[in-house]
Amino acid sequence: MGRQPCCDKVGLKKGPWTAEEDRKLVNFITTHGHGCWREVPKLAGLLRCGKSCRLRWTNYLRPDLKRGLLSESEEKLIIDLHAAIGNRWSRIAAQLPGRTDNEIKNYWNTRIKKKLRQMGIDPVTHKPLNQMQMDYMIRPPAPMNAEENNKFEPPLKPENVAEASSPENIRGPDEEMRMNMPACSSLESLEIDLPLRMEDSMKLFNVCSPTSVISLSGRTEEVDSDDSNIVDQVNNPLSDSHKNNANNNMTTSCCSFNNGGNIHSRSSDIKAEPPSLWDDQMGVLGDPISDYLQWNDLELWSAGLDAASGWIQQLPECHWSEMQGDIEISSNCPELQRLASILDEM
DNA sequence: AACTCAATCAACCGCCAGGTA
DNA sequence: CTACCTGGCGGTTGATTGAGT
Repeated sequence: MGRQPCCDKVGLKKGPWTAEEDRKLVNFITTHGHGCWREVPKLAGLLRCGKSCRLRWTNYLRPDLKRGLLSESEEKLIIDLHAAIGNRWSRIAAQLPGRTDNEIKNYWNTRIKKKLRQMGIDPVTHKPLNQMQMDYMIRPPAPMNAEENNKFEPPLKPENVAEASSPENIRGPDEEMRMNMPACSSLESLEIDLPLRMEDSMKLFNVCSPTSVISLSGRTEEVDSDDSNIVDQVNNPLSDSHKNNANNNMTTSCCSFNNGGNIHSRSSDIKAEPPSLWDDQMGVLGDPISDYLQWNDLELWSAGLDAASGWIQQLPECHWSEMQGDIEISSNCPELQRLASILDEM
């Protein structure tokens, strides 16, 4: 049985609303409230579907809406929140009184995205674009065969490939770029209970900032499918290991961190396998991530992890440690505390 | 003035989650 | 448990506007 349409569309008007229609809708809702939206157009004398009325009211006619361009602080908050939670426009809008999700979404797509790109920041990952290129140079997607190999070959000059592959140069943005990057956050102080739970940490992993600095130290391991224990968990003070199953064309990735200023990381080489397989096989990346992330987000998650870690490392008084698979972030840093608090409220 | 192109944003669409019968 | 309804969400479309030639 197919899905029923939201309303009977025969004879209903579509397209831009007229002033007269607006007036009818405002009069009705201010007098009676909207109640059931399906009934609103009938009772208000409008040839519109209820859904159209609801959208017109919430996005345009509501009396508490702000008009005009978003302020600089609103824009900054949108960027911070987007870095933390992605395209959850309604959640973001909830933090900006008088603004609608549609408005923020449009603003993001038409202005902020462009602005970030001009600043050399990827609007999806919030990582510096040249760092993403570096990630790709160091570890292009593993090809299936020679033909695929050619397809995936990054468009680099041979001398650049050699340079990027040199162990000394397997690092993130150069020092000059780091120095020129803007301050990481406008977030102000709030309180948070620490340590964070794993799922809260997962949210923070998606926090990326223009100041993220990642030093790359990639390596790939072959892990037997029967060897499900994650060696890196033991060897690295803070690591997550994407387990490898050669039979399933899965490749290990390791992310490890320290407090010395350099962050060693390597994004995952992930091929199309269902999350359930990972859940079964992976102790570390099992439950919390499967709850929090969609399969397609894993690479983004990994990128976000890198960037978030880099960002947090730069904040004052921040410390990362790992105990029994949980990520503990202990910090008196007001920026981090306020961000975590905002995330908690969502 | 006429035309093209890009930017903007209101509105639409399909999907999903939660509630209810 | 299932089917259905409703409200809400995020992606996309397309009409309008303005800048450039």
